[in-house]
Amino acid sequence: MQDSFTSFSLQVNNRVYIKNPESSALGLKIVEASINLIDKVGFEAFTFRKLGLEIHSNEASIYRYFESKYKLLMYLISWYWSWMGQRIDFGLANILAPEERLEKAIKLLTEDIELDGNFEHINEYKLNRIVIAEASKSYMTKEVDQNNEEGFFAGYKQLVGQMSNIILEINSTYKYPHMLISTLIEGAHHQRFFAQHLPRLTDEVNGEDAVIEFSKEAAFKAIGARRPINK
Amino acid sequence: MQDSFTSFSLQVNNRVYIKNPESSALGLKIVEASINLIDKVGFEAFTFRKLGLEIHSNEASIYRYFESKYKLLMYLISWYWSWMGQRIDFGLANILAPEERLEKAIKLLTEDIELDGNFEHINEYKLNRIVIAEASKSYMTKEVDQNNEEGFFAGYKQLVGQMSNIILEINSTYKYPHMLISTLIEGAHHQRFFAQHLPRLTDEVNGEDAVIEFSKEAAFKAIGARRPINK
DNA sequence: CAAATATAATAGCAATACTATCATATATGA
DNA sequence: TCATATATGATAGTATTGCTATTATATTTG
Repeated sequence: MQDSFTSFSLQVNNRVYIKNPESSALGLKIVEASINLIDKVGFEAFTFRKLGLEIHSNEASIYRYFESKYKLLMYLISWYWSWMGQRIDFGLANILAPEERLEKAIKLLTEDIELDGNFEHINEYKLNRIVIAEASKSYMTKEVDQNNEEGFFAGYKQLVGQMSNIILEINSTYKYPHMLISTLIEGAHHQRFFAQHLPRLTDEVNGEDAVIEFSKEAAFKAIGARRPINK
Repeated sequence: MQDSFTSFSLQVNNRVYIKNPESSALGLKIVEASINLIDKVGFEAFTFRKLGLEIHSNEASIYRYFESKYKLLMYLISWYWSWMGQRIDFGLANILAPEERLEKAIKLLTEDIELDGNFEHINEYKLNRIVIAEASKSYMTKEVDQNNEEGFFAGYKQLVGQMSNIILEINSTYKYPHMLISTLIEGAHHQRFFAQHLPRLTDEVNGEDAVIEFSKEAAFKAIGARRPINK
């Protein structure tokens, strides 16, 4: 059986699903509708039964693709980080200076997300909201260690590793490159959420995207480097 | 009826509970045992039925104190931030220079937590682990806005506000004081979790507590201030 | 066209998140 | 001290959740 039903396809650890959802029309519908439904009702209220109703299919059929709703969430989040990794790879192509690479990558990681037309069944705008609101629920569990062994977080760890390497190119003596990056990525997500719901935990600045600016500035100052000149 | 059964008592928004757990022996036992149980099995697997068994009491009795396990979690987290606020107030008493105040406060906010003998029914060490692992579940919900209106996050917001003020004392032109503080607090929590479970997302440095050092350094560099000289 | 495979329909089960009812302690204050 | 209020306990019940099992019907493929 072919594993690819879509034209463009991203790498997702095959242990998060039972049957690859990209291998069938039903699978694609499951993914597409799950994004809509989780975004709409939140992960706690999301159930396979409701999802089945939504796509005029069957709870039992969905279980043939994903062992549980947690695994489906893992799938979505892994897909997101794989997509983001690719986005950064493309975005950094042809940029050589590590300072510029870092600045551009931070922008890509912390900016508001827009639709990417390459994946018809995935709404990256909504998926970003899901990652912001639900990602910590995918690893803040009693099963982290097991899930980690199975490689569920490989994409995210790889991305953090790549970013750290850029930082070390700029300042090879900086002691906390992974901390800095993971703090800024998760931090930016939280700040987006706070801006919507708990504004006293964040700051708004006229005429700029404060989340991006804060992240860039904090990163360059932390590693003691000068930001590239704006073209 | 007296609302205070304990000698020392911290302010927790009275809308998170139905009946104040500090007002009775059963209430105190509920709080104490819930910390142990959530820490042990995780919040998802935690139920009032199991808690009832644990304390040889009754599910229905627990519901007379807390509307749901989410409200109980809110209670624990609010208590934690109220406790932390007080810890910082004490810790900063007699320190005048804002740079020293900031440095000390960041240490208190990001260091590993030890038992505080003042509250017999609360194990702050375990509670800290719960806050690290479960706090985002208390606000990353579809009910945030409503909960926020009811004042459930007041303690945390107040703490972030106080810290921001210290930052502004040091550098009144810094644009992102709230962002910086909330990012560092949540970031430090995540880093503690990563160190245990996803070490590739963090950094370890011999001979120092890297979470504290990273946080202090990042804060002072971000606001463009020099760290106070070590005594 | 037969055989394999995927999906749908339905049912069922144990656990969860409550609510309700009634009985029995325990505390309080007149 | 006795009546009354209040707190707790015991038990049961309901709707929903998170699954699994079974059997029937499409659909694909060789």
